[in-house]
Amino acid sequence: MALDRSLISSLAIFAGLDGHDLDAILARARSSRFPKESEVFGQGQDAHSFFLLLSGHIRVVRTSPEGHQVIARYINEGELFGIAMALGRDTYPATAIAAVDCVVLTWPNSAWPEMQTRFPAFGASTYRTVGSRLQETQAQVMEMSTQQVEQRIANALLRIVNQSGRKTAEGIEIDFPITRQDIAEMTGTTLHTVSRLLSAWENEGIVRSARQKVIVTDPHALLLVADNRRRKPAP
Amino acid sequence: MALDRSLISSLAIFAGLDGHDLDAILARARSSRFPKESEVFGQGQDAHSFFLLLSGHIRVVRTSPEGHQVIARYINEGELFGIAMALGRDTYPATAIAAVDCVVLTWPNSAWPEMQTRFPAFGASTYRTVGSRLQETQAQVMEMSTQQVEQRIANALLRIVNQSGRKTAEGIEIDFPITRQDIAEMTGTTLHTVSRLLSAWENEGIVRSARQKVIVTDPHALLLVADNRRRKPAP
DNA sequence: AAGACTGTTTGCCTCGGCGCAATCAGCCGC
DNA sequence: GCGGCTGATTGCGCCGAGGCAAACAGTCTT
Repeated sequence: MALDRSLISSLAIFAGLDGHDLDAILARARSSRFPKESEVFGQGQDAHSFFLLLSGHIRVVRTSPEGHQVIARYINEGELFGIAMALGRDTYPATAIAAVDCVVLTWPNSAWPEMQTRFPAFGASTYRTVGSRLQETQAQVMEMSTQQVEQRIANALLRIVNQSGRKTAEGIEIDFPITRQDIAEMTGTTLHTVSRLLSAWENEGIVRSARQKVIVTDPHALLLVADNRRRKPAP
Repeated sequence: MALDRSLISSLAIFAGLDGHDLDAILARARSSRFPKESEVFGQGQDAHSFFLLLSGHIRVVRTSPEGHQVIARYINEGELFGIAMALGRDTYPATAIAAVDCVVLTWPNSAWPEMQTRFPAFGASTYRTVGSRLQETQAQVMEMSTQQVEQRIANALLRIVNQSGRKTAEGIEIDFPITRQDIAEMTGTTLHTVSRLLSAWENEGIVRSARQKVIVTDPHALLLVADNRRRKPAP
């Protein structure tokens, strides 16, 4: 079954390609659905394909030899992921899990070299993707080296909310389910500490949270926390 | 003055290019010397050029708004650096400082697109460079999230020694000057903690160290420390 | 050779954040 | 509607590692 070019025509990755190019690209792709919490690919598996997230949210998790988990990033709609080829790897360096029901386009790795050479705009765009992820990751190292846990968590929340926030009556809500444990794994801390901080912030009126849900009600105040520029309320 | 192609002919980055190509590449380059502790480029400056380290060692440092410094990486001989173009940036995201006297090739950014398109092997190689730095940086995040300071410092030392070690009678020596403060800035800790650990390791016979100098005398033992697989000696 | 400077060591104290454990609260399946 | 499960909260104790401070030791300058 052919895929319609309207699926991808508006994505930044494919900017500058005409309808004919888009059809050629889609001809090699397969569209599939991944239910919530299912695995798109696993760390260490042979990297046979690369992916584009059409809808939903994907969690990218790395597991250490000792079994510790770290969330490397969340993938948003329209982003490429599992591009092991771009990193010169033949296995996936992390596991990708659907945070909600997802729709994903899949290309076999054999399509990669052709797409790179035949569509320079696509090549440049994947280049930029890897480059910006490097920058984000370096910024994260910086954060972990110099900031305290409270600021790191505030920054992480702000980043998620900016990328995947949804406006509601109460504030900006993260539009996929996220647990305290998840936030802990993004910031290199424990779910206990995250829980304590979210509770404290809830008392201050900065966030509202519930099971697997976080709403930032006062983004400005959260920015102050992130910059360590507010006086702490009495305990 | 023309540069001889022998300067770069043996580098992996330019593998697969013939003598004529190398000459064309060198025609646009300028060679210059940077004395120890001098700055090749500074964080935030307009990225007008990119660089290749011919000899010496370069420290890449990021400074936070609050003034905290973090060492992102050390550049070894034969590596590209300051490739802001590859990250889609127009300013340098970090400062590069010569750790020892260095010889550096410099190209204006205007040469970048041409080199990318005219020498596909060069393009692929820069791609790999960015990709592998992303992987290293992600591994570092993982480390900082899951490991204790002692293991992180052991890992950092092992990495430096593998990349820039020089065999001596006593063991493997880091072949550029490195302070406790530097090691602290690589691992997100303080010079005090680094100093204490190095002293402890020296007592155990794992390392020998002096001012701005570290020699790993027992790499295997250091590996055990890195994996947290040794019983701690009595204090 | 004297002095200044930079880098290193070490003791002491403090405290942020982790580990543990018990309890609670939604949500799901039956 | 009733368990059972997963996720969230919170109190308590502890300890790894940072902050501070003082003393010390190479190295470079003049």
